[in-house]
Amino acid sequence: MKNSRQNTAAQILESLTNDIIQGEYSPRQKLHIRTLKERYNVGTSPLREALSQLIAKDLVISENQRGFYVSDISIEDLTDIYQARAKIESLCIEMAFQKGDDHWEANALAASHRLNKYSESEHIDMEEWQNRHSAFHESLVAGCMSPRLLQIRHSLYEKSTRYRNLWLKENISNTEALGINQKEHTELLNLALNRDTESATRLIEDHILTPVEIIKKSLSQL
Amino acid sequence: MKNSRQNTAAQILESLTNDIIQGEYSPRQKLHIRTLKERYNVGTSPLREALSQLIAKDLVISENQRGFYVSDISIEDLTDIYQARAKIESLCIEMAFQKGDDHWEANALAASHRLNKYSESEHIDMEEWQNRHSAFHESLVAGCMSPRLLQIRHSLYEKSTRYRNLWLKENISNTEALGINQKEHTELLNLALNRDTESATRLIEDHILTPVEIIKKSLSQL
DNA sequence: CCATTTTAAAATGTCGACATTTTGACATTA
DNA sequence: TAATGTCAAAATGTCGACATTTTAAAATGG
Repeated sequence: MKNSRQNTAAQILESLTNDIIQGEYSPRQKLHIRTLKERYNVGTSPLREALSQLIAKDLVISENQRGFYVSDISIEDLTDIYQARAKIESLCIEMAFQKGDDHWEANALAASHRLNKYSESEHIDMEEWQNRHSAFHESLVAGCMSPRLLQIRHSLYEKSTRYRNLWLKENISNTEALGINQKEHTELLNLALNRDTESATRLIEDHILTPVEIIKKSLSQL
Repeated sequence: MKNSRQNTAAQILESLTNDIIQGEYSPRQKLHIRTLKERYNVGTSPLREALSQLIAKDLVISENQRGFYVSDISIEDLTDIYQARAKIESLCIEMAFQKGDDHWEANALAASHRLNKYSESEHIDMEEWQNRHSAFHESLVAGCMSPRLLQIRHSLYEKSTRYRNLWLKENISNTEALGINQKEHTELLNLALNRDTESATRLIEDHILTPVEIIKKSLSQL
């Protein structure tokens, strides 16, 4: 079995991105070249190329001749990211309400249904729930039809996910705290179908900003 | 004289970014490793690391075993970028109007003055004018106090600059077409000082979208 | 005993070489 | 002639080695 279709650098990039976002590495942790080479079984070049891309993504920083480090976190950055995310999501929704067609409505409806059904099921696997959850929100913003905005949104989402996971790691029990707002999702869908931009943008901004205070609290205890 | 303070990869990244944005390389042009190595007098590793970062910046794409290419352009992408840019700039302004303090006002005033004076001067060097022009807009959005939004804004600005330069290359004479809207700048400053969000956001969106049709036209003739 | 200097070990960034893949011209066949 | 197959030249992506710099511990001196 040879190189499936991606080159090594791309594969490492995926793994590394995931590992950083999932909190496998801590903020400010040094990423030793030698260690990473052994861990991912690769040579110097593809590894450094992957790290270079992570620098552009702001997940890694590098100091000349002093190597690579996982990007630091801070409460200021946390709030900045979530606020930016709220505004961007709000913007996407607003545009989606203008441009969204029948297919958009249908997809949103379907995604909402998948999320609702799973939320009511007996045993909830958190990963599956998160998949359906993000799928629902993606279906809504998809209507804005702007690749660049969606890309920006994704990038911010990744960064916020890192914060959320760092918090989850410290509070494994409180996972249901994020699920309390199930009503907001159906409400959001209705506002979408009725094209109530005003209410929807307000709702989505609040919806996104909800976890901030919780995460902020547990983050300040480090 | 040794490595000043940046490593080679970072230097190449700067040069390459600039060369692509300035239109030194055409869209879809192949970037041969060998050629680039000779041109920038570097080895394989730092060059590929720089290219990797450009991939993350969407200025370069790579296909496995087929090398690197300058990102393609299109009218769809042009409009998408400019529209996203208009919305983001508008958002930054809106937030700046809420959070901006005395220093923000003072800096905007100063930047406006520098731009105005130069616009009225006898001989206008286009590069200097663009410096003062972007400095003015930066002074306005700086008040939003959101590093992430400003970063997103910068990234979009870079991408739009590439389109504008590609257009400039074909229309060296029409440079003054961009300068006609001098009144809009002073108007924008006044709206800022009066915190007239409604008018300002509308104005800035139009201001940014103005060149789109012109660029679009000359772009469709390729 | 603390501060500075020395020194050895570890780590980084860069280079050239090599195996693998792609490309494009030429030959072959229907 | 068009389509397919062959093959050499070119290009890519990966690796290990090496020079340079950083790090941290030991040695030196006030």
